[in-house]
Amino acid sequence: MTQSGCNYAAAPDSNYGELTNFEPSDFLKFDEWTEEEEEEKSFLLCVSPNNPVYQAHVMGESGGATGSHGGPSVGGEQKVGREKKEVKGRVAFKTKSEVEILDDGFKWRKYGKKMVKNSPNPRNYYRCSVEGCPVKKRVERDREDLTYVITTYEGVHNHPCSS
DNA sequence: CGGATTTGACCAGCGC
DNA sequence: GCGCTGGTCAAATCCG
Repeated sequence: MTQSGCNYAAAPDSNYGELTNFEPSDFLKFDEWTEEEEEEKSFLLCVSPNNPVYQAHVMGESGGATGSHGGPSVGGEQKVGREKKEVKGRVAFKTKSEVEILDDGFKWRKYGKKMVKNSPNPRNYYRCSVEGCPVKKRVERDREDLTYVITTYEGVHNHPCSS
């Protein structure tokens, strides 16, 4: 597949310990998420022996967002309530990482930074730097555990991995 | 010098 | 209608 090797939150080097590429089969459904109290959402928890710290939060029918999480049947229940603004291909990862810039195989250009209400940490906004690619991502630190970074991808890449 | 980042301003949506 | 909040724009600045 085109996205192979372009896993979200995949880490290229030792910055993130042994975090490396992972497969859809590394995820199990996980439904605890303390950040979003008002909504019931589905999560994927990476259970790979190598990557015990990944959590992925699927907020839409993100068909091609990652091209990787097609396995588990998630993303169904949260459609109710937010349907009007539901964005296809939105996936959030909660990643244990020292740094916020996770090399996922795509090239990103920062276009904004904002302090958000429920977090002491700023949220950063990135856009895929490939012309015509509509994918955006938001990156912010976990409010309660600064060792985690929450990365939200929105959209589907219309090009192969740029790295 | 060109591309990426920074940062304040601006805008739209939502709740009161 | 107004204020708050999140998201984006764009000019200035930085860096390779």
